[in-house]
Amino acid sequence: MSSSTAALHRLRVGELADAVGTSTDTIRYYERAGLIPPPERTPSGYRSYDPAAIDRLQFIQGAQRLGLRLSDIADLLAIRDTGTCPCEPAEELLRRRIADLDTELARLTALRDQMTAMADALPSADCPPPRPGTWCPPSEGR
Amino acid sequence: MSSSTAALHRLRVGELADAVGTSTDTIRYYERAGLIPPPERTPSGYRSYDPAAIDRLQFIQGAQRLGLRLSDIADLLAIRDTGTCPCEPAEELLRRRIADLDTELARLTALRDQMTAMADALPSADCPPPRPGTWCPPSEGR
DNA sequence: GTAAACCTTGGAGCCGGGTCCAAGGTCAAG
DNA sequence: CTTGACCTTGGACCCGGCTCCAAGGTTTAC
Repeated sequence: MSSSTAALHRLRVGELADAVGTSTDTIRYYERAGLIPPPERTPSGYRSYDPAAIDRLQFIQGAQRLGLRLSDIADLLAIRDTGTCPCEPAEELLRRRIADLDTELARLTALRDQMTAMADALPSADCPPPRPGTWCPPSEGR
Repeated sequence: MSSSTAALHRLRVGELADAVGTSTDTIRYYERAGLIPPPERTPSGYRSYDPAAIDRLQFIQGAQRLGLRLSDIADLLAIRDTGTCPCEPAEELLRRRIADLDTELARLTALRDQMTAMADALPSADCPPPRPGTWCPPSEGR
């Protein structure tokens, strides 16, 4: 194993951004938000990332697609970084988020039904003269 | 018909807020946002609302519960206020929003499935040593 | 040697839908 | 007359997740 220059090649922030399809601004934002650790710097101050950062970012992106909030993801990463397997807390988080999702799904489904009923009723609803204060949707009451 | 003092009784902003279960701040916000017209003022400058404002606010609340954005609601109200029956544009809006909802529902359902699968897989997934860069969820790739 | 392309920083701005505040005016009850 | 509840204004602030900017330093390509 060659001693120094360990990794295949270190990435600058723009390369990292390109590698995962995001922007340098977003990466800096994640760093500020504590999602990724401050990377090493080149002598001139440039951020210099280990290629493993790609994994970390892809994990963040995956978790984001799963609907986790950045704060949740930060929690998971923090747990992982301590050396504890994050699976248990992750399951906790996931179960909670699934429950949230179910609530949301129920709400949206009800909404959809209502809106469809409304939209169907509209064309036939005989629209009274534009009397202020009256309107077609049977919004409140009966 | 009694000439003046027409309405049963005019409402002050706090009364209006109480009547529909919101805050005076929200009502002022709606006014700024163009959802409700600037009301008459008492000689001392207090807002003085026609009771019809209750209908308008309840309509706004109903439309909001239906998932319309304030800007959409403003459009509807603006159309209505010109004397044109808003049913057609309303149907347009509704159909569009329903399509949006369907998209969102599909997304969330897929998400739910994925998250459930993940959560179910977690407890059995044998967690490898806390090697940085690795993690349980089969997020990317296979 | 010089220009282009990269990097650095901190801070502001954006979306939506409000919420909160301070300083001051007004009104009704006792 | 005083107290307290209400009202006025405009502006700042909040959440989340970025995005954009300006002014300056560095590295790379020709």
